[in-house]
Amino acid sequence: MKKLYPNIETAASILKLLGDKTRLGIIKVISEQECCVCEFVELFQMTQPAVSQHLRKLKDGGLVKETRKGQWIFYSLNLSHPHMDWVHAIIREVPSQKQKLDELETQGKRICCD
Amino acid sequence: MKKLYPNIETAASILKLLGDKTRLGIIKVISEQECCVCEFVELFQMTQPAVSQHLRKLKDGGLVKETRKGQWIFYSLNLSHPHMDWVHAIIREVPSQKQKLDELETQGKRICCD
DNA sequence: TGAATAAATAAGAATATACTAATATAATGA
DNA sequence: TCATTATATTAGTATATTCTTATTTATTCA
Repeated sequence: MKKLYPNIETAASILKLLGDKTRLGIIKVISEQECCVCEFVELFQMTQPAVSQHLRKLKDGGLVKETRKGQWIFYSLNLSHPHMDWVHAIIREVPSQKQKLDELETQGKRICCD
Repeated sequence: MKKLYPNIETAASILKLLGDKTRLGIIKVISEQECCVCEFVELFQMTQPAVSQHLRKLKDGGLVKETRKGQWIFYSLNLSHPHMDWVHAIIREVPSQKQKLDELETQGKRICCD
């Protein structure tokens, strides 16, 4: 299986998307567990439109995908992105955000659709 | 030897520096061969001040260091940067820019101080 | 020393980015 | 159906970014 490398413009555009602490946080979080918008709002203490706008950038860049579950929209990594292996290699070294998700859970603020 | 991981803010700030095609190009190029400013000007077809300003950002972020050799200032990766391993892992997947350096060489536009 | 070359810096302008506030859309459930 | 909740979108604003042009600083060499 041939591995696809990003050209330099594509690589820069992906790094630009990741080069914002909110978006990097979102990507790291959903690499560990899919989440919905209101969870990001809690997690990053930002307004809902601000979060939504970051998510749209990530979606426009093809890094994330969304799945509606009832009234919530869950975001997850788009594993079909041609350079997702590279993205994974990058975020692997970024500290886990699981602890923050656990805190949400403790506060009863996690959304569960099972 | 303990490996140092960037916290998420630091990681985002490094990715932001890399998330520009000129700066990513500079970093990739000097990961293969140190270069001076006038070579970047040729390589990226940009004005000298524009290149200089990108280099300053990279230097302020600690990613590159400079060495004066006569009238030229050569830039190279700052191998002492605490997260240089991570940076290397990122740029490893970015296509080599050696060919472009070779073209410069052919045009007699490479600077050599040996 | 003075001309030429290399690079940095500063000031200003155009554009991009990341917010806020207000509003629209979509789904749920009484 | 209507109130509620979740999310997206829009318009506007403040700030950041990336250039350009002009100038300054540093080095070389005749």
